[in-house]
Amino acid sequence: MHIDHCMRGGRPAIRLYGITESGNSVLCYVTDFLPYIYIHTPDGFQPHHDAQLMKWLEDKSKSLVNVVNDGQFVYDETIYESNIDFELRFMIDIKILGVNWIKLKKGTYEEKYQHSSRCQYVVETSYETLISHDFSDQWSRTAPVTILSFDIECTAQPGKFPVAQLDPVIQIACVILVHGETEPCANIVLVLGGCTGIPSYTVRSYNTEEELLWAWYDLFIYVDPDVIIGYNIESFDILYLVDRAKFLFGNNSLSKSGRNKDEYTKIEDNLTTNKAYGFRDTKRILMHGRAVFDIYRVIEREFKLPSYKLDHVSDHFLGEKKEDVKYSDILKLYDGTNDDRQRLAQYCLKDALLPLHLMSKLSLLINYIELARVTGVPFVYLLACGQQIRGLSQICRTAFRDGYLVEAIDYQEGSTVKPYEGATVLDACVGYYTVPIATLDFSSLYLSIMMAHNLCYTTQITPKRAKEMGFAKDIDYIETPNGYLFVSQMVRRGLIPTILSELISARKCIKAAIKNEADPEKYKILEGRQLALKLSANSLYGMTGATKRYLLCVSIASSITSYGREMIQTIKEVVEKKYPESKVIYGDTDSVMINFGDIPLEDALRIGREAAEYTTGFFKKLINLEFEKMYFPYLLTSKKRYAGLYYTNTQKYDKLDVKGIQIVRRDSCNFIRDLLK
DNA sequence: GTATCGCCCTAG
DNA sequence: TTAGCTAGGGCGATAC
Repeated sequence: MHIDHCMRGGRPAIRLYGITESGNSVLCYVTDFLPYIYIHTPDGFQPHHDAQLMKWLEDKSKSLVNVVNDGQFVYDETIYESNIDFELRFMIDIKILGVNWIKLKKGTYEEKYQHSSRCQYVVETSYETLISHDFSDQWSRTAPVTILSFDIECTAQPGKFPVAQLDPVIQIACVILVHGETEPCANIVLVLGGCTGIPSYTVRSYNTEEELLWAWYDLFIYVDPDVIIGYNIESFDILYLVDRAKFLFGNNSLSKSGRNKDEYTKIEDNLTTNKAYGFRDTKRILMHGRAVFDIYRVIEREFKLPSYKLDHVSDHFLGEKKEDVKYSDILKLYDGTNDDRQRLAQYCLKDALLPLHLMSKLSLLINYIELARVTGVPFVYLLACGQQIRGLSQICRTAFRDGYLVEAIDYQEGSTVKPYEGATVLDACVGYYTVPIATLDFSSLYLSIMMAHNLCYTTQITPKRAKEMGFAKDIDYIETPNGYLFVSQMVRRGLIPTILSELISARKCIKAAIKNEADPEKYKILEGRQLALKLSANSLYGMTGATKRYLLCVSIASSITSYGREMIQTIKEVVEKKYPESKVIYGDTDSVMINFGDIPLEDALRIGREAAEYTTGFFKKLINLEFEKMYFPYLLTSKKRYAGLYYTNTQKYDKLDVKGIQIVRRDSCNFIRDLLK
């Protein structure tokens, strides 16, 4: 038996491992946090049958716990730091990535940089730290992550009773995955009560809820997870654990499940009304050093599905169903035979496994870690906060690098901003078309407008100032279709165009690298990274028009849309002039649908490509019109509502493309969808 | 009976 | 203590 020192859950711990005389391998930890120890036996052996081992552990742990409790282990910052062996912890720990600007302190900056009295966003700790931080390799590090997936089954329905009065008969299934660690670690199921008859899992039994709760916190020491996942755990499971601990043990005695032993796990109300994600009444769990990553929240955000029940979601993505156990049967099974309890354990286990499978199948964790790296916000912000913080983070990062200060806009409750004009939707020539309909699209229209015309917070100029500077129109500055002035690149390159071109070129590099990547794991990471770069580039336009908080700039947003409106009209005119028999039958924002008449698909394909190339010539550099697809036949029922067979070649259609019609809407019943289809 | 508004959910 | 944008169709509730 070997003994050494290590860190678990950010705390000093003693680790015991080895093979006992009776041939069982064992691994356990003792910390200052809990007097319990954890035993791992890889072959499913039940340690309490090994009297010799148990006695040895009992003696040993008593003396060890005393050692720990006597304070011979001092919490040592350097051990904690050196134990940080992977990137995610940096992401979780706000302090390290230098995004403390979110904690704003007014005035500090003015002392140093008196010329800018308008600046309010200040790096609280150290500006020098932030600007000297090397971001150059920020997108290239990889590291292992420890994940804990869990689920609780409870015999009482949540919501029916106050949580503290729930029937204490619960089961916790914990499936533990450890990547990149050397300790042997398998699946663990904890089941309350005398369920030792379940042979296929490593099972520990607990006679009281109190013991079980201790064991739960013990698990945090044993697994020391970076990420805690589950399905809708934020709205029930974690709250349950914390609330029950409060009820049973008083105050917050057990809520120190984070990595910093001096920080309690906090639960905040997270009531948001958000246009993008709708109304939500959730709790936000702040566990120091660990990220709560609720798969339900992710799926709900990323995918449009008719139902978000775990059963449906896992069937949809994995082709797997839940074990079918009714709520009302749980207690019966629990009180039943060994076989019954085994069924219950399997049900629990499945519910903990499915989120893990979903996460890996959809690359959710990888994609979100990449997004955190690209945008520079802490990992937990991605689920807890909206899109603005990501854009703001990118702007601040580049701004500090390039020597700008970011201005704050005071947000007044109830203040209304006049909405600005958006995109043009061309009138739809409603009908059923049995001829090929070609579609021309601008690729990322709003981004290319911002780059091509150098639109940015840092480049707008008043007519008065332009005159004072002796600037010449169309050389030193341009006037947008709705009358705002922006200086040209020669005068000053805008911050947003800089960010955009950096993101786009980074994405190009990664897309090139993906082609040569043979390792499937690395492939997934690169894929997630390029997706993150695309997403974060696309969110910058929304920032400029966001009427609530941070960096509203209607002049930029409305200039972008005004250019867009002008451009869609230009395409329509150019195409109809160049091809007199053609007619633009519909168009929305950045696309036009063209009827070239009754010609074969090959001809439509050729003419479409030609038209895209020809029309692109009418626009500034960086703006590309693409010929992507044809519809044949095409059914246009109104603005934003159409369907058609989608062709990208002349042989076979790719899919049936349906937009806006009841078939794709989730507020009608299945019968209507099926019938219309 | 008609106009208007709020709500939902989509297109881009 | 927190929230990307506008355009648009369709439907039920309400006002007149």
